[in-house]
Amino acid sequence: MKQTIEKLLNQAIDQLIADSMIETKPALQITRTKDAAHGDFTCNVAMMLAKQAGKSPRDVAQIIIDTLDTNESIIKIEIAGPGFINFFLAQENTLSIIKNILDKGDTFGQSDAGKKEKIQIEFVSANPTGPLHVGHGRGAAYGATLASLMRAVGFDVDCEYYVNDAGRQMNILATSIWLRYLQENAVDIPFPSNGYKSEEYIYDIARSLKQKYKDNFVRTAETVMRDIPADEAEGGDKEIHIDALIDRAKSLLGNEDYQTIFKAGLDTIIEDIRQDLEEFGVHYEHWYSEQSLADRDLINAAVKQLQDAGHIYEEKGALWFRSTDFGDEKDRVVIRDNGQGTYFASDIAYHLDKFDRGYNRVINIWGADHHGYVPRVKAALTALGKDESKLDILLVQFANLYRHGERVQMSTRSGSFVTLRELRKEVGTDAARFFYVMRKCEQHMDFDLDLAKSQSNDNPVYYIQYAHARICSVLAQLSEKQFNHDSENGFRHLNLLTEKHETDLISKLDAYADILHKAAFNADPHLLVHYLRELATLLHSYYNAHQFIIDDANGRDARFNLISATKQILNNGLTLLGVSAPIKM
RNA sequence: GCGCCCGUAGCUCAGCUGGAUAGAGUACAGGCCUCCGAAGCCUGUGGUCGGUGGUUCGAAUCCACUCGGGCGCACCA
Repeated sequence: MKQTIEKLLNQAIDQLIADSMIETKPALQITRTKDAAHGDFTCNVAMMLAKQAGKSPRDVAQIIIDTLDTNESIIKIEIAGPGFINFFLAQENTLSIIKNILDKGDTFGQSDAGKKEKIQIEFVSANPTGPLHVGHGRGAAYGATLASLMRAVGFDVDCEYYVNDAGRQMNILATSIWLRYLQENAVDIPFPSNGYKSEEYIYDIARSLKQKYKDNFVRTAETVMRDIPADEAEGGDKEIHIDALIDRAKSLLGNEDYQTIFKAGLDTIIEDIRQDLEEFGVHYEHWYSEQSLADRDLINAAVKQLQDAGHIYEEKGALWFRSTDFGDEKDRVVIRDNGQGTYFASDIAYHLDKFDRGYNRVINIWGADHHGYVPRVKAALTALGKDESKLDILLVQFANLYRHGERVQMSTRSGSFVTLRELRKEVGTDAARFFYVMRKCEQHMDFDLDLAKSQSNDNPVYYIQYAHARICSVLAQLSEKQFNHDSENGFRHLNLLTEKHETDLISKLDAYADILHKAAFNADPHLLVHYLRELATLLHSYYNAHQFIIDDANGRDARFNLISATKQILNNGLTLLGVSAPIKM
């Protein structure tokens, strides 16, 4: 319908140009009206043309209307306000949406606008050093929802988790596990202040190692601690202390045993994260190992490629990438003076590989604290001859946690954090998924745990689910009262749906596909959330104002078609958000 | 100091590729169940859209400056 209006307007404006009243044609903006009193669609073109036409906007609007061809679907055209041209459509036009929804069912709203373009979305990618906490939950919910939305509009989406299984943190983890293992084997040994100290899962992993490998990895406290620099608690440096312990663990255990412990930690935690996310309705096509980049020599290859292109120089024993040539604020080290690659070097190789794997577009969802990292990754891709505009880095702001009115500090290392699993258990997966995508991603979010837990019934998710359950309930009542729902008869009598509540609901249903499209293309799941809330509101109001189970079969069937269509849209929308659409609650 | 994000109703937030009287939830005040689920509905109170200047027929929306708040500026990951 929008296309029809656009076509008509274009013809009219071409005519005005032919009449040399105006010279240039502006981009037409035809939008759905917010207020039904303004008709169904509106266009502001008259105001845009007023100046070059040398007439008032309303006069221009009148000329355009006079020039417009007639169309049987348009029953009225009005000039309103400063010069809006409002289009009123024939009722049959909007009523057709009901049949359309019921015919298409679960697939209603879907489109092929994405043209099967191959997209990768990488998100969460938290270090595998512990369970996910609530901060990761926002990225998880946002990424998974975005993937659903994009698939619904026809993109071919893969979700990926980048597993940071290389680097110092992982060594600290492995060493922490080993030390707890020693303690489990009655070795009296101090625990580093900088290690994974109070985490329960470290003990669990240590205990299962003991069960499986008995005392194979036991060394005396003396051997372990000999000549180790003092920890912070004894006036030393905690970083030097723990690095020395890592080296000691490697040398005393030998590579194979050290790797056994390392792997035990990594695998246990990754499996825990994977399961946690699955339960949260977040599924990945790929779990991509950082270590595998080194194993396949891709990091060196990437650095070499940069080097060959002349973007690398040596200084103070390290290799630097001249990222300032590509807009970064300073150059970055890729190979340290000790010969080891930096995390950034891995990331260059990783992103290069994403493109080499054939994705047309790559989306990274990062925590906002990584925003300073964006220019250097884009710089590297440009330097490597890739089109950096095909990499979208979406920054998700933090969800600040509040408990008893106070900010909860979240740190894996300090051991005081709320896990995603705990949150799911307390507020439920539906509410958690919904809550996280209610706000647009660049909005800072305050997450009051007490409110989420104690008043979870106030969560808007229940309001929407209730609308769905309510319709299901009415449908059930219908058969209990020995009525049938004859939808064909309903379609024949949709013109009985003339109440304000009904026309409002119908035009809201009509807007669903547009909202879905916009939410997917703008990466704004919250648009869908707000839409569903508005739809639920209209349904609840309608329910309170009118009876659905009425004696007049024609009106009854028509109303049941309408609420069935509403139920379908509620279901489709909630499903995309990863939230259930319950029949009963 | 430099950079990114955010300042809209008491609180939590929509609206931001410029459009018609700035919206919702919550809180507060009142009303609605012999009738399909009251986890609901209806009515009302509540705003210098942080501030100043600019662009425009038109600015919460764009631009500049400015004041608040958050985050980041490693040979850590």
